Amino acid sequence: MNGDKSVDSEVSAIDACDLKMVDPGKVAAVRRSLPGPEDVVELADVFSLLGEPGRLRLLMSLLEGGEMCVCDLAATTSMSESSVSHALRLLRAHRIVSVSRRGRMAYYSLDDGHVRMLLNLGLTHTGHSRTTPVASPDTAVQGR
Amino acid sequence: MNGDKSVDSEVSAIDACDLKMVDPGKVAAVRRSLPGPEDVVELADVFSLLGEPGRLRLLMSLLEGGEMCVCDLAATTSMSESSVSHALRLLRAHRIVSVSRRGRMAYYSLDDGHVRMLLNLGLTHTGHSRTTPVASPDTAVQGR
DNA sequence: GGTACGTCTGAACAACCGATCAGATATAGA
DNA sequence: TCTATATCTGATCGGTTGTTCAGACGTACC
Repeated sequence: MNGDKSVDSEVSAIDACDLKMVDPGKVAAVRRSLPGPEDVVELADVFSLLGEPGRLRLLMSLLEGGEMCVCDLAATTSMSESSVSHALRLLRAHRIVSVSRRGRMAYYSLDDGHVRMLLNLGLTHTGHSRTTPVASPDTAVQGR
Repeated sequence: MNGDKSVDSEVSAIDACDLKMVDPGKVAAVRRSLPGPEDVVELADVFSLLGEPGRLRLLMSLLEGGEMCVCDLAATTSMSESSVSHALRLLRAHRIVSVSRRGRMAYYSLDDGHVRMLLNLGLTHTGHSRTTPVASPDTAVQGR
């Protein structure tokens, strides 16, 4: 809409449209401090992945159970096995969970330390400060 | 937390449909450890709110800038003022940001310590480990 | 080989969500 | 008062996303 250009290119060339600023200096400083667009999108992707109740229950189950197969995850989270499989594929694509196949079973587990921390932090937010996992010490593996 | 078990029967009430489980005991245990549905949804809402690039840039700007008005936030994040206003309304509804109006300006700032921690944790995830805010003396933990 | 089982996949549909536009509200200043 | 500014709001639209259904794949066991 605004066709003017001719900006003091220092700050940026992308948002020349926005001329109304109260504190240009602060805007420039904060702007410089933000991560690049790709990084922001990538981080938003992670948060977004944790932002759906089904996937979140799935991940919290893995945080608690350590390593679980698809059918047990479905039973635990009250989701259909198909939904679980679709969700796990997404999470796997983003390296948030990893799979280990044994026979015809597929065992999933958390595969990202940062996500684990985000989940724990989130749980403390809801008052659920659980510290001891059901099956494994903390990283999960193990078998029973 | 309670020591005994003896309850294998009431696990099923809701999901009697899912009969295929490999490890019913673990399923029941993990299931018990999960937060209630409302808590899960509430937590998912928070993650979801952080899961959109625009809102995330907005929040990271506030994390960095401390307190900013709508027009400066729009300039900083390269969003339209309308989009910023809509986004801030959502964030305000969830008590993630708070507003303080002075004259015809509206100054927003982060209003949730947990979210602040999630943002910082997320930034370290992208390699951006920034610690000192641009303008505000107090930022890390505090209420206002 | 053939069957049963666990998991994975693609397509289709409905619900949700963010961006935009146009206009409303509210305050400051003349 | 009237005007300009800063922010907020409702409605609409196009793209995204989760769920379901149906079937495919691969493995274990007879």
